[in-house]
Amino acid sequence: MGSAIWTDDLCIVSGDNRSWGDSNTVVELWCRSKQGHSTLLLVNGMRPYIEISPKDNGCSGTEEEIKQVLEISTVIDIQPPVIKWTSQGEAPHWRVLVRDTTVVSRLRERLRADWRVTSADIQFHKRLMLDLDLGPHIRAKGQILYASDGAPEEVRKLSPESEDALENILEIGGRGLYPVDIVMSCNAEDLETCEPFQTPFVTLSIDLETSIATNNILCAAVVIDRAGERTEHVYRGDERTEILEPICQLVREQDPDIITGYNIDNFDLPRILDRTEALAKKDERVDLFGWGRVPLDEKSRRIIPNRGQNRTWNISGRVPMDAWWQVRQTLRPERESLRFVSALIWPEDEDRRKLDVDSSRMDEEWASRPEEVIRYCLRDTHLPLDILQHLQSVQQKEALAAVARTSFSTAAIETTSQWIDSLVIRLADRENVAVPTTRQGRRGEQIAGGYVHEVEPGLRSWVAVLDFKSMYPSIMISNNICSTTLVDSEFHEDMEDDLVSPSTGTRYRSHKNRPGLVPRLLSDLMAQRDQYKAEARKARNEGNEQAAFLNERLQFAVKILMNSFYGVFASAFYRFTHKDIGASITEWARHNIRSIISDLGNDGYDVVYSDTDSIFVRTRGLDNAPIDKPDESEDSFAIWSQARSETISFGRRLAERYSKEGAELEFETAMSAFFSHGAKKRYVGRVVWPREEMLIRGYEVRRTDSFRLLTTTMTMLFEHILQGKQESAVDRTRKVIDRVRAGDIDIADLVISRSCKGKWNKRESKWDFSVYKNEDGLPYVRAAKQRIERGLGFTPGMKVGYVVSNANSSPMQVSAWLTDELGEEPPAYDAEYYAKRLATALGRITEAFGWSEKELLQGSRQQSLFDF
DNA sequence: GAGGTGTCCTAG
DNA sequence: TCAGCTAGGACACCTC
Repeated sequence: MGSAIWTDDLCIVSGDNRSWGDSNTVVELWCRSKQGHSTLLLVNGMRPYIEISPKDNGCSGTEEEIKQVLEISTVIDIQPPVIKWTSQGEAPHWRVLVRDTTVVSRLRERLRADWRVTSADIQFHKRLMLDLDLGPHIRAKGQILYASDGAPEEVRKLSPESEDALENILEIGGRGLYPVDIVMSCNAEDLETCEPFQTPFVTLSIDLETSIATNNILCAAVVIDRAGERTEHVYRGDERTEILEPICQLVREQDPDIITGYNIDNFDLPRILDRTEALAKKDERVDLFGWGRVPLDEKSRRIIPNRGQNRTWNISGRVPMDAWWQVRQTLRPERESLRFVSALIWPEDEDRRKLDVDSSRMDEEWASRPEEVIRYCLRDTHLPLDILQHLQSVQQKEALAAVARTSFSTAAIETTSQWIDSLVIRLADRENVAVPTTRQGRRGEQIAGGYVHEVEPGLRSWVAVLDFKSMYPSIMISNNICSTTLVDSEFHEDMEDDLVSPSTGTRYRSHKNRPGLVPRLLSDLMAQRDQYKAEARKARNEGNEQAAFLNERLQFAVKILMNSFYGVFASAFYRFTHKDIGASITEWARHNIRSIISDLGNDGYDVVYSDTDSIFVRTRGLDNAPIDKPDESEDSFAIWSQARSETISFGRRLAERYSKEGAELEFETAMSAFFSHGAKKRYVGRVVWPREEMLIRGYEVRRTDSFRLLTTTMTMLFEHILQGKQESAVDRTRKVIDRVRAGDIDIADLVISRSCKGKWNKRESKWDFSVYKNEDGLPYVRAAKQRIERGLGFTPGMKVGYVVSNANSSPMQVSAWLTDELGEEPPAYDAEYYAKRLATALGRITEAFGWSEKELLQGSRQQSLFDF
């Protein structure tokens, strides 16, 4: 081969590895370049390994024992031992180099009998990122093996003839001609991290319209988004030759990094797989669903997308990002149909949510007006792209990848423990700390969590709210909490400067003695976040909006990442966890907050409420100040204003008094009024600083399984209460209850919606709700069954809307809410049920002022007689 | 009707 | 949802 060397800045989309030759492994990194070209890196020069160390009642590491391991046929070599830190003391660790990645899991299980096995369950492309200390954005130098017509001119000039290309790729362990713009061969040392940038990813969105009678695909639309530029593609006709095969070709030509759609995980992708299996013999299926970013080869299992037990699909080299899932996670809408969500995001835009096609009668619609169906299908293909754009999902995941130093794919579709692994393992390796495998097995006793202060029912005036900044991370930093600093009395002596948890006495080594890995990572992240914040501010001041957004996303990603640490370390199965770690973090938290509460109590202050890391304290001496903001012309305005500034300075004083090194108490808000009916995690506040707003927590208003009439009535009630107008609040509440009884209500305001689980039973071709102990005892499951019967889609975990039509029978009768999707008449509702539910929920609140639920139900008329 | 169980959803 | 955590409120349903 010639010296066709090329250097490029790339973002790693996803990775995999392949064993080749006698004993080689090549890592495949699918990337998108800063300039927009798709590039596959084939990286050679790394050998898979696992590590072994002595085990009680097993091998101790004698020369003879090591020799025996070396004799195992899949073991290539063993490196001289390195002393590594383990939870049971320091021990020699031998790195066992293995033939290739295919033999790792069997060898691991075999060696486990006699050895402690570590660093033995890390995917090889992740291992490469860890060992080379790479993040997602890299500068790669390598030899051009192949360049398609889509590659830049200068790269094509470096590319060998195409016959040679295939041969060259195979020669270094590649699978064949990958469907990408550029294939490069690199050595491990040719890769390095570069500055994060915003990658011009290519996204493909797809939507199918299918027959209800036969499950066939009637038509499909695909929209490709190339850094904002969209192209549309429509398919109809023969399912195989005019729909699936051309779509497959399009995927391979256009080579998207991200696959999206609305509900693709549970609908479009499974349906395409089903139809592929029905239409084509095994060896022909690659032509229909060979979407993987690997060469067309019917023998490769990786070319056809698959889904194991996971929620998300595995599409080699690409990242499925279901717009439905993104919406759920970030917007938490009350209902999740594409129609409802479009209306939520673009309330002004009628076109985006018009119902031109009745999807429950798709076969008739397709027969009578196919053009409308296609138009509708095409619109629903654009919408997921609009949604991802609106939510900034892709950019946010890329920022997370940058700060967690993972591939885009790990940030976008893998789990929190994978993000933490990426940071912790690379530090552990650098510091010779052994990396245990993920624990399996049952979860034991639950650890105790945060402290929640009892709250008295009623209205309180002038309250300062304070909370600890990043409480759990701060506790982990200041007490040096880490599995590497935990003192296990079985293996370690106590030391004088150990940090000891307040009640159970869990001990950690001092920072001076042995700085923990996790505390160091966390304080680095805190500093990094401050830096991104500063850079965002600077960029904004300089008018550089793009840099401001980038830094804003990065600082937010750091926040998400920092907050994930506690949960992962408190989990039962994480590789670096110990049950005492999670328990002692929360123990310190409870101790800190309770001592402040009791201190304030001793000083005569009234602590109104507290939850985990927050404290609500009344300002003294303001009992007569008005809570409702008077008009500036009124005399009382000065009193209100004075009360506000006193509360602010009180809050600031408290923050100062109780902040200490590593536990910063921040003054968060000032409230002129605080109300709770006496239940923890449920309160309302009238915030007067730093903004003026009403803050509601926990109440039905916040819940997606409430109904809109309850939400709006309760909001009204709170507004009145916080203005001190209880009487008129009660009267208006009664009127609403009257209207429900009289049928003078928009039924859409009575829809209740809850998530419903379910599994597709392939054998019987129907949805299975047996995850529930008593499936028919749950209203939302009954509603889901009605939906399915009507030919509407169901996906596991989706929210199912319904209206209660008769609550006198047990179980109550419900009618699924199909109006969003089918535009049909709303069902009849049980007026007494809704009147009662309103009265119960609102009565809990009015009870605090002496109006019971019963009184609310009595109706507004008698009350009105007295009023007027 | 009280009390227990199962389930969802939220606060932090 | 083979992998972040606990505390807590509320509702429907079932049993006695």
